[in-house]
Amino acid sequence: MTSIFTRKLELFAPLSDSDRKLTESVGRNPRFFDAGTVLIHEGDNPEHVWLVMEGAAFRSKTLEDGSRTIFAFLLPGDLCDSHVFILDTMDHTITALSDCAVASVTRAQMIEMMDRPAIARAIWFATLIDEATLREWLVNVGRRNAEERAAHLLCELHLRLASLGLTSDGEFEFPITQAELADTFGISAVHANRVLQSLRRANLVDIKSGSVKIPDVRKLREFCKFNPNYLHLERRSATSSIERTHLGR
Amino acid sequence: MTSIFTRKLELFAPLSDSDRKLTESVGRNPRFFDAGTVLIHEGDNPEHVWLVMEGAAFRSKTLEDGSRTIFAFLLPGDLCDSHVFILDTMDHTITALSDCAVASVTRAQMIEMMDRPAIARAIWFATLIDEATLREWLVNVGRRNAEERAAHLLCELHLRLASLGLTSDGEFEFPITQAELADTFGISAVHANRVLQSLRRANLVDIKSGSVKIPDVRKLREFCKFNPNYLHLERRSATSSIERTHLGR
DNA sequence: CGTAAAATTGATCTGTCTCAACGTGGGTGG
DNA sequence: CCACCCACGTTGAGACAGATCAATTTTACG
Repeated sequence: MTSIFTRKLELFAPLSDSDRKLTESVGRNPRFFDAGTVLIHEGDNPEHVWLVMEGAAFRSKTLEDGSRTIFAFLLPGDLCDSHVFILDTMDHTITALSDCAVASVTRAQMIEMMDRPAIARAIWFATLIDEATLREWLVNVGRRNAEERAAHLLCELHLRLASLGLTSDGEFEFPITQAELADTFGISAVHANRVLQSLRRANLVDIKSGSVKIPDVRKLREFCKFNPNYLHLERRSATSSIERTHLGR
Repeated sequence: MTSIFTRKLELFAPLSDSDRKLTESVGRNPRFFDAGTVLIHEGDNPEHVWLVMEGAAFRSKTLEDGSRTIFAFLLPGDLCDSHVFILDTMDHTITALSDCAVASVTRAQMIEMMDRPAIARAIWFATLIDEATLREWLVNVGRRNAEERAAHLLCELHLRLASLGLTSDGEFEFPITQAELADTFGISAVHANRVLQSLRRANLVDIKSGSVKIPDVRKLREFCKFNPNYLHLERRSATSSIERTHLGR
């Protein structure tokens, strides 16, 4: 029985038994938060790092005029800011997307992990993928139309969750609001609604009541020209015994 | 006489004399490339890291339909991919924006630098800022109109270059094409042209023949609600003796 | 059951795109 | 040293994706 955190790290580097003992201990005794709870606020200087164990969270920034941009989803196994200790303050906010279980990792634990080459390597790998994802999102918002953006995000989430064993075929739990999707795609909530309807009509994806259904993953990927390179995940996937983890509430 | 690389690192951490000796040696004997030369191509697995010493480069990705997205500018002192050794392949392309001088840093040199706490800290700091910049660009493209995007980018470049002593008041060299700006803002080249005209008419900025003039930096920042937090640069700046470095050709 | 949040619909307006043409300046070869 | 050329910038007109505003319906939860 391995935790989702260990499982995620093992996608990127093989861990020794003693490595694994450490990564297992880190995720124990999470705290539980309701959807919408702010985990870290812009301007904070947190004394620990959050680790998502169940559910999901997102990074965002809100402008003076009230418009919000979401620029990352944090899924089970994701560290919120592995290196926040280097910068002085958070420049964005992290909020619980769903009800979720989040472990707090102390500075000492982070240092202990970074002292082990395999764990450190896996954490860096994950960090680099986060950055690559950010670049891909910029392409998404800058150069794809709203329907392709939506399709692309869902392809990405599907692949990320599948690599952790959190999908069954083209289906996965992801309790997200249309307004939140709009802030992810850089469009209005009304338009997000119409876009989702259009994708549903084309039988490409169906999002309802917190779960996403993709009837034909290959077709959806073709539709938005999804190239999974940037996730550096394709041939990997969780093969270890799967501890059921929820994204819903 | 300190090199631009040393100067940039010293924005983030004080270096000892022996640290400085190392960072100075790394930037010596750069190679020279013409504007438009591809430094690293998507799919490559480079055996070294580029370090920009003079001029500028940019990261980009081109989609199947030919549309391109630029998601970072690499200025003097910037390492192109400090940690490319961890990932297997490049997921984007780096191209010379102007004629430029670029030093190649070997894996061994990178390891030597990362073994020194102060240098390592400064490099991580710079990397984190790059990531924060990416997030801000996502806000830019997703939630600001084209004029604000342009203004915001110019505020950012101005601050980054000023921190290195590469501006004189509101003026700096930056040889960029309107088509390249368009690919940075996620708009068409035609619209980029009209946007720049409008900013010029409003006396906010003037870009011409490779140099940018900002008559009133405060006014431009106000116009696009520029909040420099994310660059973690505000109170720092190059105070050491300034070795003239060119961005133009 | 009642209520608030979320989803849906319709109508109108606007920023930005596309296409197509034309101007301009600096570098190159004859 | 001039003429040409080509990349870059500029302009105009028409089309369209997506925004905005304003209801209305549906869903989830106390």
